[in-house]
Amino acid sequence: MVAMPHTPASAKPTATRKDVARLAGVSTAVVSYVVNGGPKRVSPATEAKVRTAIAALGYRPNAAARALKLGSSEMLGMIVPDTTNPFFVMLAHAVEEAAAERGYALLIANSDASIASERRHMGNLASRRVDGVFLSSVLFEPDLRELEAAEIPVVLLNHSAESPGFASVGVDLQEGARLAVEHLAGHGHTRIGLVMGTNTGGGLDGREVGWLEGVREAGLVPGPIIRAPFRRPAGLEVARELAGRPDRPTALFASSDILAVGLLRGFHETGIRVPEDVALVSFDGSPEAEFSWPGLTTLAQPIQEMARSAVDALVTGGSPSNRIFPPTLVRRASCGC
Amino acid sequence: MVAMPHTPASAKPTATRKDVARLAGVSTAVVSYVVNGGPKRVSPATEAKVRTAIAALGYRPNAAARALKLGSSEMLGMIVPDTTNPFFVMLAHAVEEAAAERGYALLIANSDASIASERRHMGNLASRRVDGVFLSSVLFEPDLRELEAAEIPVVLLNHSAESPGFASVGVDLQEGARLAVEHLAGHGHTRIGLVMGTNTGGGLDGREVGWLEGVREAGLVPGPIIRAPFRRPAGLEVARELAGRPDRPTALFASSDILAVGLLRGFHETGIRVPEDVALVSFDGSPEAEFSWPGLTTLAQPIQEMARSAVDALVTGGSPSNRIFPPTLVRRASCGC
DNA sequence: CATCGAGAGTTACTCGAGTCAACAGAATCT
DNA sequence: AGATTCTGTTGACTCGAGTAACTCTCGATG
Repeated sequence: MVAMPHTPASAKPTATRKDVARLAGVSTAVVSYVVNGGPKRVSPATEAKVRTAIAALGYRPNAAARALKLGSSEMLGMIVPDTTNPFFVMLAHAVEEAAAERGYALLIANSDASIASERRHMGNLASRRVDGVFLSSVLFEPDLRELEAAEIPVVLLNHSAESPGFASVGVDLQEGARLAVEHLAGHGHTRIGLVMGTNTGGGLDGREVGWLEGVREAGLVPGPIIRAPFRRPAGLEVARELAGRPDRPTALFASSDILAVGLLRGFHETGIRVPEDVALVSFDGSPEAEFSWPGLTTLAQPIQEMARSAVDALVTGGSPSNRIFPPTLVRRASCGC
Repeated sequence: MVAMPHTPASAKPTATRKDVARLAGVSTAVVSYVVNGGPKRVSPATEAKVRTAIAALGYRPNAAARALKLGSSEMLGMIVPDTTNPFFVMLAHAVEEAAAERGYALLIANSDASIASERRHMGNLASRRVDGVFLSSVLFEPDLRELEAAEIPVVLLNHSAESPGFASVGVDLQEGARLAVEHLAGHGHTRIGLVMGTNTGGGLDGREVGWLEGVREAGLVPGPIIRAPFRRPAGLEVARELAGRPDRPTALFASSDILAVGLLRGFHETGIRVPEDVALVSFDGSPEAEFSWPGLTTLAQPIQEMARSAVDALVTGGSPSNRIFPPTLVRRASCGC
């Protein structure tokens, strides 16, 4: 350590509004007015002086002071259950972008599908006075006492059930699953199974309902339902198990791309061909579905629109609404197309 | 909208320290002392009274006020260039965990590999007075004026070149690449190509140096170098192009898992078998490498350790150091093992 | 000419929490 | 007993920015 070439000796400890005011020869109030296009008008001449001073000092308003006075941190929080799942990563990214467009920063917290951790993060967000929280809970009926006590608006994101009293944004799981089964039945399959990701919270997943609906509509008898956690290795296990079954279904609907990725891997290992021996349709529309081999036919969620809608729901307030978006079928090779 | 079952009529607008003090019958100072294990001792009896009042009111200290007084937001910022790349997602997740252990929240911003966006985010983080920033820049010599002006410490994360004056944490790209080539040469390959992700910033990537070193050590002539952006579709393009070449190399080192995933997909399409026709080793150690078919032999980065080290570098301060971690070779099927 | 009003600036208070100087009372020492 | 230390508590000031309420100037209107 010889020197600090990047830190000049003149250690100016961050300029404040007062410094700007002094340098520009005006009061602190006008500085605020200039910075915020404030509630009062400022003459062009003084505005110019202030702007020059701001530039000269490299002044930036202190967000903490602003937040204290305004009672708004201009931050939103988001709790995601699983950063291992690319779907949630995409969702978080889309929300971050939509929030940034409205001038909000996003504080992302990972609950790792643990209820304790989810609650801890909610407390943290509450004390940071975020202006709203996007919650992708692992629970069906999340415990929102912390946030309610702090009067922080919440939108349940990726929550497709109607939750009275709360805003929510989700995708039409049931219709998506129905579409998937319809498509597989259209390829001539008669034994269509379901690989269902298990959610911690209990409650019936719409995909299960839609799958059953699709099977019934096609006049078939329901294939087996296999339950497994929402993770790649779980899909792999399922495939291995399925490989040993004599009465293996000829088609599967997987409730998530990552489950399908695991399945694919397992089928490759055991020499079962996709789609020839087993056809596959999954859910989410992540890049992994596109680049796997064979490419996965999947029900893509309109992530950008969902994110935008969720951000709107938070920043514009209004009465809590439940928005459900339709997924769209993306045809690739895994279904036999 | 009939009613708001979750919001009782008694809208208590978030309790402050003063409310707690009043209810407990003490001064506001003791409340602070209790909350922070403050600089002064408090008798057990009063502490109990305060604790009761805190619980009764659901009091939470206002983070904005705290930040204003302390000059520290207890937040760290992180700028990642590409949330499409699972490596950065894992890194961000690991950093978030390590930061949380130290009591810091993480503000994650996505620069989408754009310099303008990177700079905008740095300005934003500066005005939010984060206590430090992890920067995974797309640039070789990032422009840190904003952060320097605000006296915010930075650690260059995923930066393997020595940058005098800055703390940095990275992986030994060169040694990793050398290891990869050594391994491929050990399988008997003599024409070993390089698929190199292009970085916007210019400057020589250590993986290129290590690849060349490995080839030389094995007494071989260097195979072709193919450059492409760090994205899955780019890998796919490269594979298609390679498929048409008569002098195709028998082995490839790809500088990133996502490039290799694209390659794999392209080779499948064109009927080229991996590892029989082309052996493949890649870099990063993401889950996609594990679940692709065939599984990718890859140089796994010690992400947890890197994250921990980066957080330490920020919160403990000290003189800026350059920490380089060794990657480890994970053998799977794509190399021919 | 007196009065009003618009426009430009300034002063001073406020948000909620951290913490220091001051102080009261109890405990210890000489 | 008087002096000294220690313990527990409090009032008051501070951080930086937003803004209501006030002052001052100048021109227009009755």
